[in-house]
Amino acid sequence: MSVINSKKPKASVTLTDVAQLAGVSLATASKALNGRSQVRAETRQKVIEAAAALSFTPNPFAQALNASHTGTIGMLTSDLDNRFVLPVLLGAEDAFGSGATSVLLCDARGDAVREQHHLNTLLARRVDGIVVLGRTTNPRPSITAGVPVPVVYAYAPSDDPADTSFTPDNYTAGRQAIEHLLARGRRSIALVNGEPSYTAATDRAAGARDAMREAGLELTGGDELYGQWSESWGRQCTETLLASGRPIDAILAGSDQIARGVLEQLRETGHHVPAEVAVMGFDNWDILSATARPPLTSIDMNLQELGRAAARALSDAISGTTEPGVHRLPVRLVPRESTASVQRL
Amino acid sequence: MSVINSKKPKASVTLTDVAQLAGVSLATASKALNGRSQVRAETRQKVIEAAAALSFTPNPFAQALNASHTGTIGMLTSDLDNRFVLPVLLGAEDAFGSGATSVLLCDARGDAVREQHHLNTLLARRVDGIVVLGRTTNPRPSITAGVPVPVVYAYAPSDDPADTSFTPDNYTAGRQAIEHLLARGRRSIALVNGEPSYTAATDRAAGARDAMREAGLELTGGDELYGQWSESWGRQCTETLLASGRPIDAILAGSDQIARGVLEQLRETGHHVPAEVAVMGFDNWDILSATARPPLTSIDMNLQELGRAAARALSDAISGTTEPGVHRLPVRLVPRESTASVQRL
DNA sequence: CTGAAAGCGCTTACAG
DNA sequence: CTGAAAGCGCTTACAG
Repeated sequence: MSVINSKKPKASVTLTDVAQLAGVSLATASKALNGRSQVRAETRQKVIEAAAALSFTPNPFAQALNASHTGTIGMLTSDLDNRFVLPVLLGAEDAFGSGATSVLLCDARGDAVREQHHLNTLLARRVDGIVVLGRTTNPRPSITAGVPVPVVYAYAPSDDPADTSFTPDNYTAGRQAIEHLLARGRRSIALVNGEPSYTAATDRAAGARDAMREAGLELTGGDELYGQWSESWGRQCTETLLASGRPIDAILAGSDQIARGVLEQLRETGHHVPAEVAVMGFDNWDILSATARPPLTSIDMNLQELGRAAARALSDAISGTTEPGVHRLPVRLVPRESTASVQRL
Repeated sequence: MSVINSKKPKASVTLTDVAQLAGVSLATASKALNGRSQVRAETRQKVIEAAAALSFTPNPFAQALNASHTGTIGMLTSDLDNRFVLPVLLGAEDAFGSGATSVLLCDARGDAVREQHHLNTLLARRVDGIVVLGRTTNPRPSITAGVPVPVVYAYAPSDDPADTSFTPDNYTAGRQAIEHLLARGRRSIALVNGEPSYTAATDRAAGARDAMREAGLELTGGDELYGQWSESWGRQCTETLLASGRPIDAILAGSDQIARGVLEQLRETGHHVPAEVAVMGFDNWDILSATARPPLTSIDMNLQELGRAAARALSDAISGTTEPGVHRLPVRLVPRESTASVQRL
């Protein structure tokens, strides 16, 4: 039985200790551990063993004092309490965390003053770069001016086209949704959209409208059926559409949440999905889409991949190569039962 | 029109620059800025002004080299992609971020190897302390042994009672739920619970059972109606309960998600909520509870406050005072229409 | 009250 | 290939 404190982590071991144990100078120990070429193989081996024996961990602060970078980046979020932010954050953390970069997290809670404060903190900590994570896909103010390190914007693009931004391709998402419904044989399609102040809503509407036009069709009810991002708006608008008496064989909802309302209203008024009306949403928020009745076809915004792409771009920018502009990342259709092909009766 | 690069953030300004501009020595400049007492007021003022004029920011790495702590803590999450983790993280970030402490974020993605790797990274970066954030309220393995800095566990308590842990008080949550229903005049109450492998489920069941017994009652169907954390389980179990023919005037669901299924089943079988059957859930996940039909009474687990408490405890531990043990934090009942008082017909 | 000097733990020209 | 020395930017006894 060994005592728990067999290795006392008291005063941390220093490179000097390693050099001493290996019987070389401080300088040589440093070179050996850092893979410098001017070290004999045996010497290097001795040093490495000594370091291992002492569980040596170089003091990152001493290292940073000599290095041009710190192996640290800042993640500046506008609103952590937002379900769209989480996957992006996760993707970015994953991309950085698997390398040698650590992530400093700051949440501004939607407050510009706090954002500025956190920005200063990050800069004071000498981060190598910053990911700015917005809460919607609407363009947001650039913070790049005056910041001495690379900045990449994720989810919400910067309003300055000279910045590097990553955002989901909502326009194409709208197109893809319509193309999917058309491929399933639907022709009378309504778009029950979310709030018009969101570019996510307007971009998707534009894509949907264009895809319909190319097929020589128009959206039933037009492309201006804006409301709230809520189930109740989905129910209400569906009710109105049905009452209008116009034929409808598909409803594209602006979000999964709206789609849930659409589905409920259809079920409660005796309309079968998908036989009579196909329904689909956006976001592929599985808690809503996968458990809907029937399970809901949706467009996944690939947010985790977006976070990863932003992280990679920041890494590239830190090492010198940037591709400025707004990068609209591909989305992915996830077909489920709510738009399944059926033998029309 | 001023040029954008009016202040070039090239080589960062150093304390030596400040001292020079103020016309004092390096040592004096340091003391003046750090509020040391042995500095004449005028001198201090001069230095402060010089620092401001140059926008001086002390290099934290040089500071850390002399200090015993780094103003940095590690947040080690098991699974960022978890809706329960987010509020805890947010609360903790808020508590630290408003002070002088920065948060280093690491996500283990449910992998023990990755967790160990990240732990080493955090230690190598000389964090002053660590918050371990679990994905369920089930006890998790302690990592405290061998870690030279304080560790606090949030959401998932450590399995070592000598550690300091914060977790929601699920037992009391169960009691409170029942007491609320009893106060609303309900007597025949069923508990449609989640998965029995979760202490969140079993603890709530224990609290509910005890509260019923104290009122001389038993849960309809017993306290073992375990299933999945899903809407479909809520529907299915409700169907069974109704079919059993036993009188039921309230259903307590193990989560809001289950409660949604319960509500749907009741509505579709023509049972009025709350007039005929009251329904409530746990978690107060607003996307589910507030938008339910009718809006769902639920127990909020106060996760954000839990995160804050954990952060405070870690700060205290870093400055020397700890209160070991599992701290079960209070929860909060949020009454909505689904358990409203009604004139029983 | 002020400043010269040593030191925190490392890296990197520069000699040898 | 190896090591003595200077330096990264700060802080802190220690003299004055």
